[in-house]
Amino acid sequence: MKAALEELLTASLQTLAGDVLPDGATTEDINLERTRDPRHGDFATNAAMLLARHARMNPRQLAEHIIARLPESSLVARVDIAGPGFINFFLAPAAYREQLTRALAAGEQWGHSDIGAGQRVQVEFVSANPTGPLHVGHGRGAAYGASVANILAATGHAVHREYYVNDAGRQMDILAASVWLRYLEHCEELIDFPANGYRGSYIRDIAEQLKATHGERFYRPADEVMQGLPDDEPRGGDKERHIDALIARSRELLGEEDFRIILDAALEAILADIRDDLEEFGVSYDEWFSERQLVESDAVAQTLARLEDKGLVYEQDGARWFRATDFGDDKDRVVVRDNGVATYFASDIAYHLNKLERGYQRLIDIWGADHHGYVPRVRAGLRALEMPEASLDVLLVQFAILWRGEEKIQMSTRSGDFVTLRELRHEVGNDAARFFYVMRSNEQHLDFDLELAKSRTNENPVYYIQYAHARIQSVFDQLKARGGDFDPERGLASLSRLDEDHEMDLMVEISRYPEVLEQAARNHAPHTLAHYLRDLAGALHTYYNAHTFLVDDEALRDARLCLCLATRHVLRSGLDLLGVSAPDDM
RNA sequence: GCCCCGGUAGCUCAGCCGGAUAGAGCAAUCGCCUCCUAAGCGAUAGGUCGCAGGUUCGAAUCCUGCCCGGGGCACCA
Repeated sequence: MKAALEELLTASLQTLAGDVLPDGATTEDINLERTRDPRHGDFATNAAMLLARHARMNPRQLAEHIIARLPESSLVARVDIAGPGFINFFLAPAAYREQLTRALAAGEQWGHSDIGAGQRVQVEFVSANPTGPLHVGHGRGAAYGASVANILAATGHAVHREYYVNDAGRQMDILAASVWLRYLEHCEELIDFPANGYRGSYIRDIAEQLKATHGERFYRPADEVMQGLPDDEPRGGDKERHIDALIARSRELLGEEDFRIILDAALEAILADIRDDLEEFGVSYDEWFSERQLVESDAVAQTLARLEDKGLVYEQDGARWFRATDFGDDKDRVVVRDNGVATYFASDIAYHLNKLERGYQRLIDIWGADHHGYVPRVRAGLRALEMPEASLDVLLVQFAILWRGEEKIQMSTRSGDFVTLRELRHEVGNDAARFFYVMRSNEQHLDFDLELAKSRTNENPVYYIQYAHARIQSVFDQLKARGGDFDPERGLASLSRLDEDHEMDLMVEISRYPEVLEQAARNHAPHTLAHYLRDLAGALHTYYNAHTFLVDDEALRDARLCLCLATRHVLRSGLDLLGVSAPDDM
């Protein structure tokens, strides 16, 4: 609908070019928008005000010319000039009826578009380290990323959803060591658990499982394990040095093979848990990309070699540093530590390079806001390798703060004392969780109130929208119960009977849906879709209360049911994109 | 100190690629179920858009400075 009006406007401006307007008059800032105030019509454009200077006439005068050259269209009932030079379009009611007809024909595809046709987009999100269960912060990234990906797919982009599994590197070694120590505890050995180890109870579970499968195979006396290690932090030592030494000792005592068995057992258990969790949350991936494979395929080494060849790496204090400052970063960054181990940053450059080599036009990384300092260095890496860094969008998700009514829930990842995503889902349900997570802009801190999310009251926006959907279903059920029969053909033929204000309002909302999806896709902003669905549900509830749908006049009744049906399609489609269910009854 | 996000109604937030009289939900007050689900609807009230400059025909929106809140500045991930 909007596109059709834009065509009219463009056509008019083209006939004016070289006549009233100079040939090269720029038109990029011209916009055509829905009006806020119905007295300004349905759509308005600022074209005359922006082009007035080029035309060397005042905006209202130019507006006259633009209107005079607008092609004839059945969509438009009237065009006015208002205020400082706005051109206001008043649409014909028939235009909205036509949109409704199209919406019904499209069903749940209504609103989908092909604006992203030909674009391959890779969306990487969550990518939490497989060192423990997902917590509520990851949940927001999951809900946001999944919704963004869904919306991009609905607007015609070829979307590839990917989870980057950090299954290589030091954190994995720490994980394996943590599990092993708990295993030894399970064998009745007394161990001072390292300050830097993973302390969560899930580590004990994995250790117990290991004992059940492998028995005493990995048993070593505690003295042998701990003897001669540098002091840990509680004893005044350095916790990093302590854990590194502990890892080395573990490898030595167990041998590479057994160490790897423990590491893999832990990795597989945790990864399986993460997959299940996300799957239950309605979040699925096309690919789980393994960092370990990236390392083992030599891609990291090759990437580093490319940087070395360009002379962008130097040695200092025993480490290898990438000249990130040459490419816009604040500091140079270590790519190989003094112990010879490549940093995660080195893998990350290789990973992004790999993504681009796979042929995506656009990469979207969704990260927690606490990683924002990481953005310049990844961009620096891409720029150094002469890759088009503009093709990378990093979308940051701010923290979610949990509340139970008035009480703020404190969390600390270090101590393993955090609320998991699974606990949250079980408490408030998947629908409320998905909706609450994306209800606010990703750039806003999110206050997530568990009490509110659980409440079955009018304070809870999720139920408000779902209820609108269930109500429509209930109307159709009611019709059937009364022995009536909905005839869509008759309804479509009678759309002109829909002349009540509430009906027009609802038709306007339905006609907006394609624009809402387009905007949500362009801005990576699922919250705009959430707000729209609330508005749409509101228009339905208002209409429902003002008029009876199941009237004796069958033509009018079926026309109204057509309107309800289209509304239901949009509600279902929109909720689906947000990963929220659309129940038939509540 | 430097970087990122935020500061809009009592509360939580939209609006921010400049547009017309700044919106919504909740909370508050007053109404609406013999009628398709009251998890609903209607009405009323509520604002120096953090502060100060600047750009513009026009600024909540863009620029600069400052104030307040949150986060980040590792040979951690």
